[in-house]
Amino acid sequence: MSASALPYRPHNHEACVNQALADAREICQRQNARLTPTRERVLELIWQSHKPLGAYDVLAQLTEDGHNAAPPTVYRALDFLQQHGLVHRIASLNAFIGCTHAGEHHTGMFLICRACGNVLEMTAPAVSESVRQAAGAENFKVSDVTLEIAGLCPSCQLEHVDE
Amino acid sequence: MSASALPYRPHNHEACVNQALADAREICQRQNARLTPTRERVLELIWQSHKPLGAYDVLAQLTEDGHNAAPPTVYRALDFLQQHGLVHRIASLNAFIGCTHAGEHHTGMFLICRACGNVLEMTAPAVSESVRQAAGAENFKVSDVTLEIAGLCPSCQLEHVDE
DNA sequence: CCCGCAACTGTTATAATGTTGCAAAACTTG
DNA sequence: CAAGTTTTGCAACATTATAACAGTTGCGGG
Repeated sequence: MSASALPYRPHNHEACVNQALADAREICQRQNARLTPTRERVLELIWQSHKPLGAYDVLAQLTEDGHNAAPPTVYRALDFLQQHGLVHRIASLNAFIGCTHAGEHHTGMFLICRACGNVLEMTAPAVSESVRQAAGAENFKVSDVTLEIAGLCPSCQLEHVDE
Repeated sequence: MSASALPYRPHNHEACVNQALADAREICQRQNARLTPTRERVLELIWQSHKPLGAYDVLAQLTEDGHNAAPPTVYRALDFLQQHGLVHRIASLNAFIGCTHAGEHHTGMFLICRACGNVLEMTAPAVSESVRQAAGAENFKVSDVTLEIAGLCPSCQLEHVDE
């Protein structure tokens, strides 16, 4: 791979969002799940940057929309989106980010830049495999893997030579 | 390895705790860090089971002791203990657990049993290495890895055949 | 068509987790 | 012991998440 990953360079992000929304609609249809206006709007908000968004940030945006929303509205939408693999929760940040591999079976791994806040989701079969093996060595039956890596993204390394 | 790991079988846990406290005292001395009574007591409480303890659980225990403590007392003690590698925070649980590799340089990986709540910390060089490689492929500079695996421990698999 | 069920939403209140800021006390060092 | 640093006590507050219950909507079967 020579080009840097998406979050780290300029791109037409509106197109990303639209693609994600279109994908989401299709996935929900296939799964007989209802992507209601609120849910779709929350997904759109989450997708609007490559930085994860807190539940209360989403709430604030909804309020700006004129939507008279309370926390449960947001959490319920987020639960739904998570369940259908459309967003991920980043446990170390208490925040949510759009899934860039929606539809595909995957084990996410997140590269979280401490300087710019961008998060890159990547799948790494080799990692998943070694995790599976290590857990297996303890006869542990894996059901969910939380793998979040904090550090500096390529762009920010240039500016933060001292860290 | 044939015997199962410590948390999964009966053992004299008081001895574990005492060992951990002794180690902690030595580590702090070496680092010129002050393991004050409150800090030591918090460490002891955290160590008293193989299940992670929430900050407010610790607070409640301190209160039972007769210690007139407020949240900052606990969080400050926990910060100190984390900084000196004596406890770990489990992000996916908002809870803390005693470090079983204090003193050694290590990247922790946690096996969290959803049935019994026990957590086993393990070091897995192969995992760390594959994570490092995957991140490196994106030119990402790793500083902290959060790796938490939820599932079923060996003992609990026997009872939860249906999951 | 409309009844009834299930899924979704609104609303209020509250729980759980974590932080800020400041003043007092304890320890450390010269 | 005096000055400075670290630690603690304390009150208030900020953030994140859930509970409980009532109302509403969409949808399939009589």
